[in-house]
Amino acid sequence: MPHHDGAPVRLAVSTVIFALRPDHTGLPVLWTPLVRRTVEPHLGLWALPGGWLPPNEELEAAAARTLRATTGLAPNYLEQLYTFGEVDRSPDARVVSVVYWALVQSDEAAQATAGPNVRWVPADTMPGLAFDHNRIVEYALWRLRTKVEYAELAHALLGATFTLAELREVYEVVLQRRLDPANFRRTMIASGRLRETGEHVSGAPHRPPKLYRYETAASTAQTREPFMKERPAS
Amino acid sequence: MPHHDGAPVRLAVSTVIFALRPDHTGLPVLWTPLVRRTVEPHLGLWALPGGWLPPNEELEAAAARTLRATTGLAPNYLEQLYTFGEVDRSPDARVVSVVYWALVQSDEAAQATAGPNVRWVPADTMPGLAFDHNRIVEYALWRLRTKVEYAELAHALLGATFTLAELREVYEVVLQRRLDPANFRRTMIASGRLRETGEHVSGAPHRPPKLYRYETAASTAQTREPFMKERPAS
DNA sequence: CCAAAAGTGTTGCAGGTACACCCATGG
DNA sequence: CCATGGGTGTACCTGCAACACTTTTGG
Repeated sequence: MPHHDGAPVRLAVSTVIFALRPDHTGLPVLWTPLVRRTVEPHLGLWALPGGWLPPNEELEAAAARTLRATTGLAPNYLEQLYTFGEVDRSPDARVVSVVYWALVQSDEAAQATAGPNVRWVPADTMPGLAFDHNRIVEYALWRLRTKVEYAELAHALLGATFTLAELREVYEVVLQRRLDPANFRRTMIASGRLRETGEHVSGAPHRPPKLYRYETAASTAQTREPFMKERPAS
Repeated sequence: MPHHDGAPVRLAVSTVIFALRPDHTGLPVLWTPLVRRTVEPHLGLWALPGGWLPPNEELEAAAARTLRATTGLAPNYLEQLYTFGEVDRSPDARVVSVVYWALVQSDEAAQATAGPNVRWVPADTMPGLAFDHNRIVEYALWRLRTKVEYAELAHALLGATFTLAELREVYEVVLQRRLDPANFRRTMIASGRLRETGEHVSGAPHRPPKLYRYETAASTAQTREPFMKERPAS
């Protein structure tokens, strides 16, 4: 049991970042960027992007800054996740970490910065991370999957326009189950939050789907998201 | 705009405590205890119970301790609410507050400690509080009302045994609407989480209701957040 | 023409709501 | 025996799962 009676509590900010990218089979899965630690403790291990909280910076601004420093991207979605403060979560000092979670657009994420000290990994095959960061990622995934407002999540992970199949794919990845395309379509249209752009996607070998965008009006904020059941395997 | 470049960030823990107590008309409403500030800043104003985080104390333990110091009660339910860290939320220093929310049993709360520096107020008629504490209480109320697991809330606010009418009363206060007694009964029984004690309440001027207790849930644990620990021992 | 994805129609079931009605007790 | 809350029965209504079906394109 470490004793930190003399030293003050130090405050850090970290961020779990999610983006939708295809895995080796071409199917989209959730990826998250990690950074390699260049100082002790846990030198050389992979960890969540983050840093000490500067006295004059807002918590969320600090999270957005570390996110940009890592991925070069601006978050479409940024929300406080939880504050982790176990006495022994860091070996040397007492460190309390305010953790945020962020979503970035998939098309931008495709050309995200990477380097020897930055690495994107699928969220479900996370390596051993520094500190309690594995637990933090677990919790972020749990929050992502139990989040009620899926519409907002999908919006943040996709670009401005998308097909209903792409939107459904987001739901399927996050919820980890197949959804019936027919019922999904009706549910989404009925929510009133989608608008047709009038355009279609061509070039694909089948019937060209319509493109949609999200309604910008924030007037439909109280609608509850439906609970969808599994589609039987074909 | 305050500048805190030299001074370190300080970390505090506060708690919003809810209990069910009758108001002046006898109807149960949510009450919350406040403490009067005895030091600057905001000397003399009412505020949430809390204090600085000691380097060797867990966050949740610190919340439980301040709760006990204020009300003399042990929390039935204690959960992290949010971390508030705006640069200018405290006039002098940069203070980041990890805020918890707690529920205490109504029958214990009825004989809770009070004094010149402790005051219980109905949660919907909160006076002007120190710092950003009014906003914090607002947020705690929102979380209480949008919480999915009402069963756990009701369990925490009531004692070990209760009638279905008492349980319904909790739901009505939290949800802020009347519920059909007949349907409420069926829904609760169907949930499988209630057990009859075999006892009845007598003395009331009508048909004596049955007493129930909550199932000691071992099978209903999967909805719980992954890493959440059991509530602290008093 | 064929394969496959886009998109439509329809039915049945589950869960919730409304409300009529019987039961038990103190005054 | 009456008023009132405890407790049961039941019909209706809404929303979604299931799945059959039609439409539209590229090859």
